[in-house]
Amino acid sequence: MEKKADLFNLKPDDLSWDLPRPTLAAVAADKLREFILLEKIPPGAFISERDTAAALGISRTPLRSALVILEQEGLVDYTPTRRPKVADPSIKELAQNLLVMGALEALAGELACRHARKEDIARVAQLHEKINQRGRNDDPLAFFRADMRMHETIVNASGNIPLAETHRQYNARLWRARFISSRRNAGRQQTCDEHAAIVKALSARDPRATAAALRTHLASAIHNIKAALQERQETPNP
Amino acid sequence: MEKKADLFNLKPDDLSWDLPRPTLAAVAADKLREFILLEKIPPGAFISERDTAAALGISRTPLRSALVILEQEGLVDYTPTRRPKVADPSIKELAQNLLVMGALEALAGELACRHARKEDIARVAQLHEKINQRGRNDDPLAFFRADMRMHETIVNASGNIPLAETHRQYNARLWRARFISSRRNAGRQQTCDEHAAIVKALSARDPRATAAALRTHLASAIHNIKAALQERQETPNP
DNA sequence: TTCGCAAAAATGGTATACCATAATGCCAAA
DNA sequence: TTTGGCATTATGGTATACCATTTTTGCGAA
Repeated sequence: MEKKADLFNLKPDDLSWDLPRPTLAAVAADKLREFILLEKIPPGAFISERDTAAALGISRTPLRSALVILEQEGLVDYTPTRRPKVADPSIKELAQNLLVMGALEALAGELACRHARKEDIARVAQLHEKINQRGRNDDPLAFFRADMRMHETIVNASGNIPLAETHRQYNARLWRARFISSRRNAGRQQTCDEHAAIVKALSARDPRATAAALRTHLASAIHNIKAALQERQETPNP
Repeated sequence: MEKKADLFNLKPDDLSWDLPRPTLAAVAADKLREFILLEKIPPGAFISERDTAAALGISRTPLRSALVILEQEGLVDYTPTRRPKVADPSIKELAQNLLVMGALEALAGELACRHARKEDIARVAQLHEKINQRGRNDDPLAFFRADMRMHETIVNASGNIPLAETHRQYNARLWRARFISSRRNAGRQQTCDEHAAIVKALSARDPRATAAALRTHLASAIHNIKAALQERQETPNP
């Protein structure tokens, strides 16, 4: 079964791990998640169990588990006849997800004000500084990853584990859209300003202000994403 | 393999369905979820793949998929050596989950004020009335289910699909604890009063008041659950 | 009686075979 | 050329066999 072993241009080493090894399903889910987020597998594309398993060098059994995981995360959908495909959320669906994300981050901000250790808040401020410096720099992916990490750090600082986990799921669902939006490079200054407001409120441990700042930030995100995707829709393939 | 076919005292008919049949994994997940919520499988108990699959009359393959689903829902945990067991959240973990639930319901309330149709709000009010009448009635499960349905209706009225889905997951995680709390029958009057406040704010389509009422209601839930579980912890098996 | 350790049993992970059904392609008829 | 339907292919669902590890058991020595 060497049929499509080179699909996705995987080097064999990509699938080697050190002990204690996680299950192949978890590894496959990680790989597929990355492929989906980076659009190496395009939105809406069918995911053939046999071909994909072969491409990853595993059997269908762990691959199917990976698909179940990604379905729960909202990155994979099933047709009525149970054919798995990469999720392709509409702008409306993305907006709905972003509203939930906003509520989650607002709660995280409130909790962080009450429970976060000084170091956690310092780390958030530090990440903000780094992002600010990168403002001049034009590497979109690095800027974006730092942005994501700052949000993730705030949520983790809340000390609420299920909250962090749910936030991670929504992050995965929204990653691609947010990256597209971020790459547009529009509103980067606004992003930094809003981050500054968040850091200020968080440092003052003002729950209401922190929550408000995070909500504002997410509202901007919704706006920017809508603009970016509509722009993109009009220019399908550059 | 007739070894433990009578585990859980399942009649064979319990596992028959009409066309078009969902996957065995989904059916098994539904069954197991119910077993876990009703404590037919006690918290902390190991879930042997072979025995459980045999008990449900299916093979390990769909059973494993079901376990993956329930893991994502937070009803099943895995030991470091990957033995699946029924989750047994601590009071602290339950409180963390309830905080998230509160944020989700508050958001749902706000959105429902803006987007819900008249009929949706009427249905919430109607459910509230029914619950109020049952206040005299002493059937805890019926009272509880009606309570859950009212919350579910509010969330659905928000029109936000991912929000409803995430809320459903948190509901599953918290179901058992809330049922135990509800069964104690304490604070039932307070519950109805808080429901009344929610219905009033929702009927007035006042987002802030609705969100506040829902937050208050969830805060009461946290309080009651803590009391009920601590009480129960002191009296392990009556 | 208790502790340690080795043998035995049980468990989860993975690969694979087979089945029913859905998707696809092809050819004949209009 | 288009269309309808049949044959073929591809696909996902399920069951099962086998393996490496883990867990339990049980025996013997301290």
